[in-house]
Amino acid sequence: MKKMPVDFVVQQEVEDIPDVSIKEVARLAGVSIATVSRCINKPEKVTEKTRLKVQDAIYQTGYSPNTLAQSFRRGRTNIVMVVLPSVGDPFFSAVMRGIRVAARAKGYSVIFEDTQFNEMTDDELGAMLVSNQVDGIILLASMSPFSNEILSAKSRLSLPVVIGCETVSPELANFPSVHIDNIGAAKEATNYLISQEHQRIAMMCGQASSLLTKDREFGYRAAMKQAKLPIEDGWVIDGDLTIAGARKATRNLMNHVNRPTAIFCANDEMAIGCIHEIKSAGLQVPRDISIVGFDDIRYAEVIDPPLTTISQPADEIGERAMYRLCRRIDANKDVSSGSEIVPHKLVVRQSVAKPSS
Amino acid sequence: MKKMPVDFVVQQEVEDIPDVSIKEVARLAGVSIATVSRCINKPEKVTEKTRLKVQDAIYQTGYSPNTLAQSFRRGRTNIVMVVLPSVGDPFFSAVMRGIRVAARAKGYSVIFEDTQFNEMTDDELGAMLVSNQVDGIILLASMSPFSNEILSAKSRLSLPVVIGCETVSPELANFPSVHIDNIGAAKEATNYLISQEHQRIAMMCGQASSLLTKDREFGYRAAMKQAKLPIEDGWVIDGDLTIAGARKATRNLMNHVNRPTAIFCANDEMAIGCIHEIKSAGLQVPRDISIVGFDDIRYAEVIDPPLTTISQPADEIGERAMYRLCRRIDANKDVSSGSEIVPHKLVVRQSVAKPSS
DNA sequence: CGATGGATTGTAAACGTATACGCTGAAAGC
DNA sequence: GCTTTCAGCGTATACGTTTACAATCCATCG
Repeated sequence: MKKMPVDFVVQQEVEDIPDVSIKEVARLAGVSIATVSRCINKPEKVTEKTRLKVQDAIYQTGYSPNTLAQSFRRGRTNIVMVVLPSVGDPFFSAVMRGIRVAARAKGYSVIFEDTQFNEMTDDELGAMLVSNQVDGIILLASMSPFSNEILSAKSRLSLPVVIGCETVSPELANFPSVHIDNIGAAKEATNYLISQEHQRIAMMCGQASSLLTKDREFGYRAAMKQAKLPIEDGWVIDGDLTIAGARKATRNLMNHVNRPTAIFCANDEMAIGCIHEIKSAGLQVPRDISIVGFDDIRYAEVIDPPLTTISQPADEIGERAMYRLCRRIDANKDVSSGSEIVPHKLVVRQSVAKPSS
Repeated sequence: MKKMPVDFVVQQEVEDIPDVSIKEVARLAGVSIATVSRCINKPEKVTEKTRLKVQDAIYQTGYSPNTLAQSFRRGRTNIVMVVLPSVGDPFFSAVMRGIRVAARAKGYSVIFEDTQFNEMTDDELGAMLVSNQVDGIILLASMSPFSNEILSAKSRLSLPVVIGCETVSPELANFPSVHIDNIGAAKEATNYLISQEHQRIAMMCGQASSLLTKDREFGYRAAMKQAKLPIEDGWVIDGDLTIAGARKATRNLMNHVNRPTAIFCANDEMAIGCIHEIKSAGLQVPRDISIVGFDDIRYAEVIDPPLTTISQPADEIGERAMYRLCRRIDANKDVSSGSEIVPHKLVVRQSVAKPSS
């Protein structure tokens, strides 16, 4: 950046962005601060002439409004928070991407809080709800029954919340939410295995507390029952929703006295763990054991064998949840409660075959 | 929630969290608002007795400080922003995890902005730097040369920034940053291939603008030169850092008149794409083409074949970057600029073999 | 007992913005 | 030319907190 003769120097030096407030702009433009504020927020309320003066002054000073003061004054931060189990899970990061797209379009920033597959502690949730650091919350992570209580009690008067991906517990049934038909999808997956002549079908879930997979388990059980197939003790197993957890669970499943010929995994992450563990044990997928996943993360099709799974429109879920939240924030009224169901799809690849035995 | 006889009703009803401010608490405790504020922020400055009174009042009213007002007054939001190419990339989400851990420990929230592997626009960066919505920035994403200019000019007076993962361009050399020795690591990876008797080694990079992979390319070239191996036109190819991009690039590489026997990929995501594309073409990894990745994301070892790659301590990078940023924020001085190098490691799995031809 | 001083508390200003309200002036209607 | 009207603008206040400074209190000491 070259030094220039002083008469050529523009007022707007990049260097000095000190503490220029609306007051300085007003002074320079020879108007009141109210007018400056109006120029920025309601330009139609101000004469062309003054607007130009003010714009000029803004440019000269390099003024930009103090976001903190604005937030404070308006009682709005234009930040939303999303609570999710893990940023690392490709499914959730896809949902996040959708959220971001919508958020950006609507002028929101997004804070996130990952619970690392644990429940969010009630304190945290409570603190979140009451501190007005955010304008709304998208809940992608499971909550303890107690938080539900907090939520339904407090949020009546406080923060807008929309629930994504999760099944909601009965108390929250009338919360706005967007998700696929988890029960139906799980049934579909299970039925597909049944249609491939499997009879000994196990299911790998999340932690017992995980609402996320409760419905999927429910759908699985329903399909099995409908087909009059038994579910042996130990076939419904906790894989922790992670690769590592799944590997451990898979070992148990493979050692089961009545080894299943197929495993339905509540997410792809676990399905990948399953496959890897099975292969490590010297068996083959799908020849020896068939696998069905859930989510259709982008690794599902590059894994070996490519994974048959339930595809969820993750981006869309995120986007819709965000837009819905926006509507809630804008109209302070309780508009449109209840679930919004987005479509899922069974995508058949090569991790399922008819059982050999 | 049942109605109860009025004499049993506790003051602290969950229902009414209306607008109780510090004033209300002060009134109830019979002290001034200054004292209430002190009780919260500097309890040692206040008598045991009054502190108890105030605590009681706080409990009674269910008061919690208005974060917005605090932020406004203090000029601090306790929010940091991290700019990264993509939340979806497991490597970056691992870095994020590290950042979150440190942030949580230090009482910060984190906003993120993903550039979808594009450069952040200068406007966005500028806006970010000037709006005081965040206390500091961790840059994980590449910037255009012009943003560098903005950055070095503005940040002198404004926001603390630390750079993670990326190589920094010369102008920013004295910015605090934490990353591995990218050049060294890339050399190591390339040398490993050379030690396995490969001579025709290609490299898949990010977009030309991507600083992220510049150093890796540099290391690769250096190693090739040192071994006196030629780099044919078309061997250094843009794989976009994504699976899809890598697949396309791999097709080009396989059709190359002088087909490489090994490909060094600047990240694992691309390596996975490579492997998948090669297998789709009916060839085998590593028999026909060897692959080395970069990052050691958690899918690297479950892919088939398990991927030989450079392991980066992603969590640690995130944590350190965050702690460093905190130090910068707290001490407003320019403490400790310059790079902080964390160790990397070549982890050998099964995606490399000696070339058959 | 009065003075001194340190600890504790209260008073009041400030942070930067948005906006209700009132004032001014000009255009429009008579 | 007078009144009416209303757009355009300024004045002043409020938002909830923190904090410099002043005021008060109490204990200790001379």
